[in-house]
Amino acid sequence: MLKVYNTLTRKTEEFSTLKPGQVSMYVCGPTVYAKAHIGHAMSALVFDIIRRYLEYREYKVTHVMNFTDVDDKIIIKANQQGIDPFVLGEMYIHEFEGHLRDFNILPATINPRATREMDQILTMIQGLIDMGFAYPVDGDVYFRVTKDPQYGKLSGRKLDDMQAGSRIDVDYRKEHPMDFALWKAAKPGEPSWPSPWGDGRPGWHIECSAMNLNHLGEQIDIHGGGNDLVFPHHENEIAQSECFTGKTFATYWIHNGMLQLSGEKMSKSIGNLVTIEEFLNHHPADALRMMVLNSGYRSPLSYSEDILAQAEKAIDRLRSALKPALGGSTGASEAVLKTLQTQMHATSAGYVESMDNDFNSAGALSHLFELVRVINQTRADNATNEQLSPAQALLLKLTSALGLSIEKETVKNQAVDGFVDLLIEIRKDLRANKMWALSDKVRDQLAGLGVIRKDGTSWHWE
RNA sequence: GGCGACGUGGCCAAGUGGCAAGGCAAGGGUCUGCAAAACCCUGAUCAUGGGUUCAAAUCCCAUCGUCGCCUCCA
Repeated sequence: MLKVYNTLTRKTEEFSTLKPGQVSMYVCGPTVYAKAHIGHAMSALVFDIIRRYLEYREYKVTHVMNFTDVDDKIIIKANQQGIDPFVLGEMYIHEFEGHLRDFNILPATINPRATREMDQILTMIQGLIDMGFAYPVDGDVYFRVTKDPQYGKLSGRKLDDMQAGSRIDVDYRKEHPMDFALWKAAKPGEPSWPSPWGDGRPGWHIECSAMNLNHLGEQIDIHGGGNDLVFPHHENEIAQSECFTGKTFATYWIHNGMLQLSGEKMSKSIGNLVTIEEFLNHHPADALRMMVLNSGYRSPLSYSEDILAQAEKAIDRLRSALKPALGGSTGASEAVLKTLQTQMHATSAGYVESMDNDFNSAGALSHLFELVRVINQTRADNATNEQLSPAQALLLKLTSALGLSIEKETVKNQAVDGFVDLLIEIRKDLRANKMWALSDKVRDQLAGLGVIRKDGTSWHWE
């Protein structure tokens, strides 16, 4: 029984879909005005892990992730660089999609963009005005928060509380300080679309409501994103969508914790960020995935070189179980094989039990490491490759369900491999003849070239 | 000021009422020509102080500390 923590109710609930066996999941993607940082990668990884597990549980998942490709920051940045804002957005979208591939993140079923949903956006705004949930002012259109009795239900805020604490410049054209823009009138030189209220562009929140309606329907199973989006973005999405349709919008609201660098949220505005590009230049993509897997997705995750190094070591540990049988193995005893069998069952069951508990990937990993240990014990007890392979296959299946790739790296160069094999063969002969100095020289220099020997004879690239 | 999350061995971290998973690091051992790998062994009264209970890391209250949101943010 899969259970999911729901931000809306602040409780872990049994997971039940609108349509049996199918999951509709919408995740807020980035606003494309700058290079993405590893906080964005973390969020994408979290929802990739969730999606993969839903698919492991044999749900058919329709996964939608949007790109916000029109917004103040994009326009400002494009103007600074003297290029078309759409070209700028396109560039960053292209780059981000490449990063997703690098991180082995499954592509979303649909990647809608704000600029391609204008009809639906205009229809929704008009509908909200007609029903009294919104009002136009000088070419802008605002949502009337006081008209929605449920407003604040996701973030647990009351309008009165927020009013008291708010000292930000109030736009006096708005009826209530918390009213938010559905449509913004265009300033000269800005990209705009025609509308009944004059040329303009959509507010930040309405695009997601419109894209949901357009691609997933009035009601969806899961809506996700970083927990910094809970208010105002998701709160406003709920208000718009539910006032428009009169139906519950998303059943489960799932939010990931923030990635932190030196004790603070990694963010574009603070400037304490590591871009995905920089990260990938120095680390394997799986290291970040391992960091994410090894902690609760709702907790803040602190990023440091040290923690990253631990994650890389942990992946090596998983890989160690895939090593082949020891040379000359004659077969493990019945008792040893029985233990391996037992562990395989325990791991399969423990894996599902952990992941069923709000995607507890850290717990699931612990079961994988237990399997690793028993596989390695079995190997040390003389098991043959045939005896090891079912357990290794299980390990591979479960790690790949988490999106990790622990299989040997694809061969870089077939021809070079032959020479490495030859050198290792020669080293074996040198050792047989106790020519230690030469054999150590071969070993050390191979290591210097990036060849890691797994044991006496097998090897792989660094 | 308001709302919320969190504080578990040197580090990362699971567990949320019944003798505290797992990974990294460290120390000891097996194996080995040495080394590496692998295997075995070693470690926590769960921020602090009260309370509820036969029983609490786990529930309640208080205190301290860290972080997020309240303005664009994954």
